[in-house]
Amino acid sequence: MMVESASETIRSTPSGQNGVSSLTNQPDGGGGGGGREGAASGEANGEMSPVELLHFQQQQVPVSVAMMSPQMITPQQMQQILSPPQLQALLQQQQAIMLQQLQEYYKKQQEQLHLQLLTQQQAGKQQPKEQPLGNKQLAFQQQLLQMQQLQQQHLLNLQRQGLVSLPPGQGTVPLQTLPQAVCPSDLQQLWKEVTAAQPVEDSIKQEGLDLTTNTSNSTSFSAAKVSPPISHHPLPNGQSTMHTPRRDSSSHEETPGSHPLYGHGECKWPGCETLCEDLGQFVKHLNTEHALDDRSTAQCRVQMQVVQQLEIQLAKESERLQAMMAHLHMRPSEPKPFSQPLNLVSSATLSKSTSDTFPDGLPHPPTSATAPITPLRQGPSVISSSTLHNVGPIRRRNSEKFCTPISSELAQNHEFYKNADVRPPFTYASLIRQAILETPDRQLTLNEIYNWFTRMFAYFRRNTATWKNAVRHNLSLHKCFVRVENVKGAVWTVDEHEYQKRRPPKMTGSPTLVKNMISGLGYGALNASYQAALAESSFPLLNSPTMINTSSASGMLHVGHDDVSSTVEQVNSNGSNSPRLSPQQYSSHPVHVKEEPAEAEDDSRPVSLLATTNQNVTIADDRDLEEELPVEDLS
DNA sequence: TATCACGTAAACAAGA
DNA sequence: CTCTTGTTTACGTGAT
Repeated sequence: MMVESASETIRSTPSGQNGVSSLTNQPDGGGGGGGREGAASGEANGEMSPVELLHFQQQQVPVSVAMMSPQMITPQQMQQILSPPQLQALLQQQQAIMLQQLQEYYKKQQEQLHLQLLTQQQAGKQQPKEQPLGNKQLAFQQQLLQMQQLQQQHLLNLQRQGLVSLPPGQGTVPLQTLPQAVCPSDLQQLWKEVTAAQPVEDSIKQEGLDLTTNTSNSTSFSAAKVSPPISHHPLPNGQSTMHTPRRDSSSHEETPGSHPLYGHGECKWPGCETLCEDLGQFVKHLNTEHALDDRSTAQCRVQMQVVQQLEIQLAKESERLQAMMAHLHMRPSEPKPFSQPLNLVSSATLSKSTSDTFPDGLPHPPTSATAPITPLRQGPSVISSSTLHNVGPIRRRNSEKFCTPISSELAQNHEFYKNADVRPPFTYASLIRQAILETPDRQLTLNEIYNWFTRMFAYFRRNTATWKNAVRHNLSLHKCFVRVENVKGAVWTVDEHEYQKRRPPKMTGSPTLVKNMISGLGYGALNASYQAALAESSFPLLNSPTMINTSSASGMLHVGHDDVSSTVEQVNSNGSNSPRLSPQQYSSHPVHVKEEPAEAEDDSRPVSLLATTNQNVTIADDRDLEEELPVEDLS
């Protein structure tokens, strides 16, 4: 829809191999904010149908692309201009800003909802009966809550995927600024106000709720719309009151004459927090410090990429949201054993993660779009928030410890990893295993593994000598990788048993998680979970056709699996692929080695990838990619 | 502090 | 001889 704008403009500039270890790790700050317990507990649907809600959703997101510059600077150049920490901080700031814009978009939606609400209410007031009106209002409230929860999940998903995660140590953007929907108490008050049709706004206005201004007068849109929720002075106990973020954002000094890059007395140019007394000083600062130079252009470049990623993500999530709402609309009268409880479960997870995981005590997302699907999964938010920031050496223990399903994580972020020069938060071993297991025959040559890496991750399109060496090293080192001789050479397979043995025995997840793990290890029946995971993943690059036979609808309803292991075991036990071979059989039995690489469908991908998204290719990578293409059709 | 898992680097060998 | 593939060792780092 709107995602095709910038990709073709991204071109790479050849650059030497950078020091791979120069990148630094960012602390897992755990992006946060915005988490809100959904308290929807009603059952009836109101006059405003989900279709109408969808109508509101179909509006374009006002993601600003104003910073896009025709001058193109490659990420390599950017990295030369900016040090990795700078770059990372810059990215994070950009992402926060983009999230803010998304939040504004949602806020606008909410405002429209409330306007609609008011209209409905006014119409209802003319009706003589009060009781139906109450039902309507309840239904409206229900709709609002659902919508807000969905929006929240969307935003949390972005956050979970690291697009907006902000280590608290960065101190650039406090967590409170992250999306904060209207809390139920606010809604209650709003509804009280609407029902009474009396201006009880004073008390609310003191709270600075946007809802109040929206319901009282729509002319206050502009101020609220421009208001940057970014606060540089996070309250220490932001989680104690749900009003805090709202109050914070609405009390900001946004005047019609303000500048989008100016707020809170600070310059909001990425990476710049220069204090400016007033707008004039800021403009002066802007013209002097952020003039058209390499650095500014590079930062615009980063912004472009951020926008692009967010647009892609937003498009996906919007689609998902609409599908979800459409689905809910199909069965409005049912008690909704899945929709409502899902939110509740998700909320429970949220509160748990809030209290258990995050030291800042702020509401944090339990998970992302997968939250309703895998509500019991713990830790993905942590993992994913660290995902983007693990630019340096892989700290894959995160993923291992929290049992992140690499397949689903990869599925949800594969577009990102494919395009962004970000190191995936998985170990080489897990990546290799994933590559092998994705193939129908569960076997790959070394070169095919290389190709998978370069195809799936922009990060592995450079420093080829380093990571290829690491791949070989891992293949040789880990017993879980079994080399099988073939007529045409050797292929590598995965000894799943060994891989599981290699896993750390201690599970930090929930009991359910551990149980699923155990049952998965014991070849238990986790078909539903597995299929749910696959459906959730909707991994387009799963080139194993036998793996994709799932019902996406069922995926919405199942409690997700928690580990790749169960996935793999299910693949094996499903028997849909072939008679299940134990890992030992794989290694000792004459493996049915594929005669021709089942990469016919892969051939197009690297090409398209090169044509559209590969912007991080270096000279060495060009060589690799050149050799990649012929290799795939001759080997 | 010790241990483990992992990433990185490098030496080396075998084969194409 | 060069390159790829594969093995092995060493070392540093972060987590437990």
